[in-house]
Amino acid sequence: MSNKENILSAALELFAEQGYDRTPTSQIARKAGVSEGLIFRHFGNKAGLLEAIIRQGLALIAESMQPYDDAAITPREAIVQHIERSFRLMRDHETFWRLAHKVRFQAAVQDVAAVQMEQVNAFIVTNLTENFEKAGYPQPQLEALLLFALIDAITLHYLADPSRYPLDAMQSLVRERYG
Amino acid sequence: MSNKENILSAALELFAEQGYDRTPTSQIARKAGVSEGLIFRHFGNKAGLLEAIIRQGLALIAESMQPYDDAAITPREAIVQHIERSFRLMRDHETFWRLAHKVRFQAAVQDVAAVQMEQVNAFIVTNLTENFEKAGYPQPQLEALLLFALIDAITLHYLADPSRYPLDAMQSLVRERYG
DNA sequence: TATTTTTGTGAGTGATTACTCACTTTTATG
DNA sequence: CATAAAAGTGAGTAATCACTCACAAAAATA
Repeated sequence: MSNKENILSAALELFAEQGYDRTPTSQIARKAGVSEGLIFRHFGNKAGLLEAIIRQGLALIAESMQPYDDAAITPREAIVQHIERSFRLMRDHETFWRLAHKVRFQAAVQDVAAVQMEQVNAFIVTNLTENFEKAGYPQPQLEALLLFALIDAITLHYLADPSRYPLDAMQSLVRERYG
Repeated sequence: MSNKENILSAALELFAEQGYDRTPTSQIARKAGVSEGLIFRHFGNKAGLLEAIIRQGLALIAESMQPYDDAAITPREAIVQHIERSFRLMRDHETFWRLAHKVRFQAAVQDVAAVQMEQVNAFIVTNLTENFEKAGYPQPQLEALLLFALIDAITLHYLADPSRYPLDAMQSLVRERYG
């Protein structure tokens, strides 16, 4: 791993644990095993570092959320597919989600990263809307928002206390409701 | 309004807008029209001020969430009642919710306020579980968690962009689903 | 009225922290 | 090999900010 990558992963963990504002760049540098100056050489400023992390995470999500252009899949299957994928992402990228949710309401991110986040969300909702429509739901747009909100909230509550939250059971329940 | 109240309401607004970490006590004092020292005289430290605000907000919520001990109401009605009340709270205390969600993931609140928040949540979920059970749902605990999460997320998404979010329509949709 | 308690002030302080910069080392390139 | 470019360092800096404290005014109490 390059120093740049070391910085990114150290910052991801620290931001996720402590929050952006409560994590000094000095601590990131220490954890990454580099000098503090290097952070600014690579990312310009602290916000730039955060942006790079979010960009990286969003790319992962966007990738794993690509819809099949396979016409063989039914809209209902596509919806269930989306649910399964969401829960998988939740489990596989816990640290990133923790960071994302921590940072979500902070003014600091009113930059490119926030815009990108919005775009990914809009893309997902649009996709869901289409599928709900094809599946014959009377209010596909609202249904899409509802499911999106539901998954979002489950992520939130799961992250708040991963060891005690009944994630598997919730996944089944949601799957059944839309399957 | 006393100076103490002035401080509380100024801080509520500023914390909700800018976040706790990004709001200097000097700014709160200026907005409240008092000296900075007075904040510390009344609340000990900045965290104490936050705690007082949250305590205040939670009292409001807890009050408005008191269950009827009226046995005349059916469990299904009680659930719908809860939904209606939640949406009402959302609209009536937008600023507090914005603060609460901003602060939710910050380590700073690992104090009495966080514990109280947990208690209110647990109380709500327990109540819902009971009603889902009486209403004959096979997995009342999970159903309660699901509805709780759903409302939580709708609040979140509504707060993110109040003017564009279809809150009324969502309320209807949720009400219908459980009515 | 005299005295104690509460409320209020604001200049000052020490600690923290994001960022700079002059410089060195390493890597790439002609 | 020579030179340029990129990567890396760490001491230093200016700004911010939570909090203190000596003191004053107001309010409560006796």
